[in-house]
Amino acid sequence: MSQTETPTPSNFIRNIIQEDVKTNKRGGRVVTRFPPEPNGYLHIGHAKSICLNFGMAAEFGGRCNLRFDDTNPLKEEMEYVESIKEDVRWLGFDWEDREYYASDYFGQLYSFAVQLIEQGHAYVDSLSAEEIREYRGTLTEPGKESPYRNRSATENLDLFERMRAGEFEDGAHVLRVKIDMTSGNLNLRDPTIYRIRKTSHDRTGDRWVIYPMYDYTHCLSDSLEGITHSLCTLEFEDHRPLYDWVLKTLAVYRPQQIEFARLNLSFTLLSKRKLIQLVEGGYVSGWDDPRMPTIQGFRRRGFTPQSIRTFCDRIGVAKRDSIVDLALLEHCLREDLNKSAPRVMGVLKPLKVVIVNYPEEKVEELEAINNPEEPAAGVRQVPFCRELYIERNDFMEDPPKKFFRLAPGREVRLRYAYFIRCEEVIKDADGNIVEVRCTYDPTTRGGDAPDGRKVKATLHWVSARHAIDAEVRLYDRLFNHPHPGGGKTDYTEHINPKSLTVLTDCKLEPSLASAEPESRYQFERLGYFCADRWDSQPGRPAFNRAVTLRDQWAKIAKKGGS
RNA sequence: UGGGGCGUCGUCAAGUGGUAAGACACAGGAUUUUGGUUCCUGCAUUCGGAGGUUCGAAUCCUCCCGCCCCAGCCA
Repeated sequence: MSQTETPTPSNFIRNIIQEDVKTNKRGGRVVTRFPPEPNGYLHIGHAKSICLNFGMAAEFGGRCNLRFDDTNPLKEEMEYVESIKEDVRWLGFDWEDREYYASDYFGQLYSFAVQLIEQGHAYVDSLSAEEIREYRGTLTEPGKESPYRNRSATENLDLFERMRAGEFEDGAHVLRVKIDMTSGNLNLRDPTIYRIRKTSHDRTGDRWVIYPMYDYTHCLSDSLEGITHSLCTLEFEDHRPLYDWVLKTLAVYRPQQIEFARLNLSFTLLSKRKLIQLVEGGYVSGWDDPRMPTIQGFRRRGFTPQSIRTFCDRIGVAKRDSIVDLALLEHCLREDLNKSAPRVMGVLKPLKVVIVNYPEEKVEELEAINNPEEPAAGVRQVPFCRELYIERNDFMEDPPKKFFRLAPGREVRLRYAYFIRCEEVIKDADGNIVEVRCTYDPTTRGGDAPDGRKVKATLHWVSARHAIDAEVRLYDRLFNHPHPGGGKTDYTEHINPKSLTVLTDCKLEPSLASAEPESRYQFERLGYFCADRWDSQPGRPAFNRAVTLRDQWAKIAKKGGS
């Protein structure tokens, strides 16, 4: 898994862990965890966390647990547990037998709560949710203590036990921890740690009607699992004092929480809420739409696990808010696929070419290299005959200066085949070009002229008689603004209306008839394409464009054109 | 007016008192049967700003400015 290209820069978390290992802190162990809440699909931001947590563990010979943070039965579903596991595995990580659930700790968590009550550190509050909010104060004003704050331990124990027994309705009481209602950190103003929710839980069924909350559950789960470094995102920085307080008060093992900045990507939205809106609003076809920044979306689009891992290594880990350029992700994909993807020829927007001096019935098998970056990939035979298809935009009747593809009177090379010269342009009644007639030079078979003459362009092509038909989906970025929803604009106004173009009339070389779902190819001169995971069938493939090749001509054309 | 963070190239990001790594992007050039790949070259006298300490500061001190997060019985 170690690609050597670029040495990955160090980061503050690695430095901390390195130092801890060196000084034998916590026995020199390294145990991390990836703790998703099973209430949605994983996206590229989660991939950053996954790579970090599993990566640090692997680097220091430690372990990384997969732990589902399933403390809110109202929002969580098993469907998500399965997709999360699939995604983490697909990314290339293995949690072995360490698949944990916060709900597995409910019994222990309850005992710890009883202990807190007995110590006088927790109390049952009977204020309503709204009252609790009022008592909490504001950002600039201190809160005030609940009238129930000084109930006796005995009374609290009794009430808490009855909460658990189901004697009260949702919202009647909560269990809070007694810290400081005047703290400048609102998380310390007697945070709630248990609430009543008469809802059955996917894993614990109806065993519980009270459920522990994040701040209380997460730190204790980390402690129970012997986590050494609990890595989370910046918004939890304010929660760290509470994390530490709970563990210290209970006198249990204390992991170290370290916060890092979450990933933001240009031209992309990564908030769970907005992603849901894109799906529910019908802007995309689902969570695995190839335009979605979900792991499922990238997978379907044709991204490799390796490219995503490389990306996560290169973006680094730091504490400052930042927006990574989408171009970097695309670069990582190209870099990976350039090395590994077999080359094939496919014509997306066909223009018929007739080689007038080529025999009607003749068919030749021409040798083509499968991957110039990987000699071991070998060669294949591609059929050639009198009628071919080339890309519509590889021909121009009246070409601008820097266009050096096919044009009237001009000679170009057909890749691995022959030099051809355009002799005539055939148009329909409306003046549309429907066919180009060319002559070929038989001495240029394979693509080189014995007389040494050069040609400025090499075109991809496909034999009309042998081509297979295919659907190809051209994907572009979902948003046409680097910061969708930035400023006062609603993000839906930044949706790129041209993010998907479906081409149904594509002609591909025959070898592609047997393309396996999820197999990736470079369509020469066009980009990297992936046989759709669900829609592609033998003999009738459907390809998704993962990313285009870098395109000098596109830049030149853009400059000149506008 | 509270608490917690963060400000180094267009975008990420190393750097932790010894004189600004690297990547992407961008711009040139070379090679090329993919206008792909590869290969060269260029791209922060300067680290949010102003003072100060020091032989020496992005790194230490002071003040100022800007940005992000926090008032769920969500995570």
